[in-house]
Amino acid sequence: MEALNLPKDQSLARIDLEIRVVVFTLHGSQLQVLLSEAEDSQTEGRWSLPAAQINPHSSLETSAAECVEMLTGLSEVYLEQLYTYGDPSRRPEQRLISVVYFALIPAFSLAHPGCGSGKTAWFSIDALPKLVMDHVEILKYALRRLRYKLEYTAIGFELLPEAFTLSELQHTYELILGEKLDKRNFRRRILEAGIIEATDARRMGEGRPAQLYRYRADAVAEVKARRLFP
Amino acid sequence: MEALNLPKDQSLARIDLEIRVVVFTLHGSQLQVLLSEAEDSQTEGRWSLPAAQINPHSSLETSAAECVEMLTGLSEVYLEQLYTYGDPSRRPEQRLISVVYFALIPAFSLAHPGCGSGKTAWFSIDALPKLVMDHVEILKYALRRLRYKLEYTAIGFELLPEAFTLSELQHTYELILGEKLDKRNFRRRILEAGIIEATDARRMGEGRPAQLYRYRADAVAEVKARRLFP
DNA sequence: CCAAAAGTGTTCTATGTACACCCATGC
DNA sequence: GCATGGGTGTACATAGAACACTTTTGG
Repeated sequence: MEALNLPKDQSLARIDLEIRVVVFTLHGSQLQVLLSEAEDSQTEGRWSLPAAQINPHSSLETSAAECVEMLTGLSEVYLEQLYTYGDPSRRPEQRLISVVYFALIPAFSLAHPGCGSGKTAWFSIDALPKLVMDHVEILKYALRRLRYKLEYTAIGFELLPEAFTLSELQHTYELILGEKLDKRNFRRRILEAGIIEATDARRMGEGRPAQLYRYRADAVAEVKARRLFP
Repeated sequence: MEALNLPKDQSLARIDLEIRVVVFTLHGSQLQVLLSEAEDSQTEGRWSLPAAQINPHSSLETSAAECVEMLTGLSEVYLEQLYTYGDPSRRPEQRLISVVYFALIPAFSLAHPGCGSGKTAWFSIDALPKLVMDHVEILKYALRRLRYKLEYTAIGFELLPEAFTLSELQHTYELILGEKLDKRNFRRRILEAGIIEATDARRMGEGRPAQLYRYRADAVAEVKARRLFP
């Protein structure tokens, strides 16, 4: 390739490339994120977004998916590329390029967090520990993307188990969007959209049992984007 | 960093990193893209998205901006990161990671295309030449992003000169969205949005002279996104 | 029978859409 | 004076927002 990646004989003779993942889930009516404890002495006590091994035979996305599976035990989760961070100021000694992916896993599936090297743990996004480098900014950006996509895609279902009640779905939306929604309007619109269907089960609990629904994978959720300009 | 970027002693001992730019503009009522002619013997006759030099002291975005400036003579153009491509299948011998940026330059400013190494030229997006590797896919993705963003941001103005008529603006939208828009509705809504203001100049030409407008940088264009679900 | 959550319709308002004619200039 | 593109308003249809009570279960 004619595009030389680096000035061949200069101080910055190497570029480090890594993959990081931002994994969100719902738990205890809070949005949580998975973090790894930093191991090296310099950053001790700080936490970081988990890093994926770059598998030489897989795409970057697949490497990220393998990492999420290792960390959570779940495959087939929602995963998309978030952004690539490469500012020299993030680590002046040696340039570090981080390709960051963003994953959602269903609530109530908080399986073995950890297994890879080092400790990992879930944190509520409004009680984050100290993070290394620019990982807070990355996390905030991921959160913005989540909120944003929730409004115009069917991404919300990725945070719920296969069967869920309409109240659970509504609470998910309220939690992430940070605002209360009208119950009747919510139900009418989501049912009219035809993207969920009732199962024959009900969720028992306090009060009247609730109908359980499932997401219809065959449903093409039309994004009727209201244009900024016509 | 604990995140090892590469398996240290393996066949794939190196990763090539490059920056590519997709530069769009309007010209002759067509959307055009800037391409470089491939130089090496293997890909002779094929074209590629222009590659930026990675400046060791600048961020990736700044390196991309410098590339656009070198190619077009324009600084301060609209620029955003598009996507990072890193699939091993794009170049099996040696992994190539391409961080791709996406730029818009105003119509009628088709200054010196070229100056860097090799020829560059503008192509209408519906008369593209043969492109190398996966550059067609990248280009198509950039186009999708352009169309999409046009609907919910004020990005359309980046493709127009500082002063423009309402008809020019409307034609830009029609061209990129690929559909006709109603003149009266278009004008009413864009004026009510308050994001443009009349200048005291008029564009003369055939027919009645047209009022010239400019984009109001201070205008906060509210994206009243119609949610998929309430 | 009481507490707790589920479930259900209607009215009003705002927004989007469809549509046809007169106006100012250059040639 | 005519050809060319610029400029203007209204009526109808659709979508969104606000709002309160009844139902079903467990304890």
